Amino acid sequence: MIRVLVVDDEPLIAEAHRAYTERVPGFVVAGVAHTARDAMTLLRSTGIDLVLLDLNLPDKHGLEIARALRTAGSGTDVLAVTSNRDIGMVRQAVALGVTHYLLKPFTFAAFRDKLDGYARYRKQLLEASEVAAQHEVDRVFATLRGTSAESLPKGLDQRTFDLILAALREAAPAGLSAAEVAGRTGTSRVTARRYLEHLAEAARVTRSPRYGGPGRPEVEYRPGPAGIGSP
Amino acid sequence: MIRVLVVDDEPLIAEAHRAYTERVPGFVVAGVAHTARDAMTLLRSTGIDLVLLDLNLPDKHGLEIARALRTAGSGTDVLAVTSNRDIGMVRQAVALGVTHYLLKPFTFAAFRDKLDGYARYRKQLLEASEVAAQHEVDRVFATLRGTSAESLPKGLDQRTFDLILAALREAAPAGLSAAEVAGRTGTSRVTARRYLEHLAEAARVTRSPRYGGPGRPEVEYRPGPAGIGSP
DNA sequence: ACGATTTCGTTCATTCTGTTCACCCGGAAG
DNA sequence: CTTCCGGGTGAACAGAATGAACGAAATCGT
Repeated sequence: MIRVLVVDDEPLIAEAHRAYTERVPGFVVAGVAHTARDAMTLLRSTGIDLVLLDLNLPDKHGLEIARALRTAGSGTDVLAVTSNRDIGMVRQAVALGVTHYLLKPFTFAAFRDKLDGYARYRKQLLEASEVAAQHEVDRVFATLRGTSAESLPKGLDQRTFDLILAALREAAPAGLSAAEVAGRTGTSRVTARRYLEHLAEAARVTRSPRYGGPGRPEVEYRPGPAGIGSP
Repeated sequence: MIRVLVVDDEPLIAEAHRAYTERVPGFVVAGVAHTARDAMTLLRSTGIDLVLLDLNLPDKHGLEIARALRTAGSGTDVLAVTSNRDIGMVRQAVALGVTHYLLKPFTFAAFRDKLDGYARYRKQLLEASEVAAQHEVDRVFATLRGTSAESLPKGLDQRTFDLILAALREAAPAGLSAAEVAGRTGTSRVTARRYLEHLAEAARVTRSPRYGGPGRPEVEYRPGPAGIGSP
């Protein structure tokens, strides 16, 4: 469970955020604060993994909380929530290690995507203790900055997507090659591969070569670092 | 021009990084430091956009510099350069707003990719003053996904390459023969050898004969003197 | 010195990948 | 009704990556 602190000056909004968070599997709200002062107190006393941080607070700017966390050497991550559209704010947030940034107003789908993205990022960090190659670091960053899984890119169909994902989940924990997925779904290998590559790009499946027989090795796709996401 | 400060305790490495940076269009080296102390001084006195920060410094840990920058509210960005493979380090770096992370040793191609990625990110922030929609914020974050296109010669696969390298690192400081690497990775001896020879060619592993039993001696490969910025 | 032994280093058939391009289908415009 | 367009799919293809097989090379034991 990822422990979340909700910070927003307006009680109604804070409550909405709390409800949203509880609806996302794997997350639990550990506290709610309406001022920077209260937030800091709660952050010191409780073990918080993620702060849902409204940047517009009555007593202090939200980023000041982020800065204080960094100064203190805390490992707590920050998801910034703001209606401020100044791009300089985005820049400052990035520099302060804010990993996700959500503009108000937002839908539950957008909110869940951000939380899921954070969960995937976190899972990667917890599952491995060391990185062997640069491309593994790149994958962590890709997960972190990756676009939401909400809308599929052009050329991909939601129904086919669900079909491919279902085939892969059914075979778990074994992996499948593109050709095998094609055989199980009735699609062509090319199409299966198209969707599998998309999943790999989104860090939702992992790719590894499958050696053994003669000839070029197959690429094996298996349900990846996270099982979180759309069903 | 993006003004860069190069920080590395080893003068030779620092010089190499300086030369690399100068080779990338749009970037200029504004200073070189060999200690955290010098780095902090230069950061205070000169207008620096990006710090090429080695995390392993004699007087302080590199991330302490990043932390100090954040505490001071500086807008200077950080590209971490380290041979440390602990994933916790990646996490801390991310939390401190480190936007790019490069593992030593690296080639010029990988290095240039990271700088180019940073330049793109920066351009987005400078060109727009406001963001209208969430997806624009997402795009800014997406730009931060550095995908190093470290190009291997034809006939070699990146994933297999990582696998072989990981096996070799795991056995360190002991060396391995081609057949042993094959056994540990699931590949054939021929394939293992192909990649090991590539590594030897790139001076990233050393080859030495292993005598003892009857028959032709085995060739032992061991992680060796690396290119730019070995531990 | 010479055969026995074991690995090396190379060649080449094999199998899968990754990409291109034509097709098909459904909807919008004429 | 026909034509056009644009997204989604798969057949075909060039070639990329692997491993089996084999002669050559290097060491050890006698």
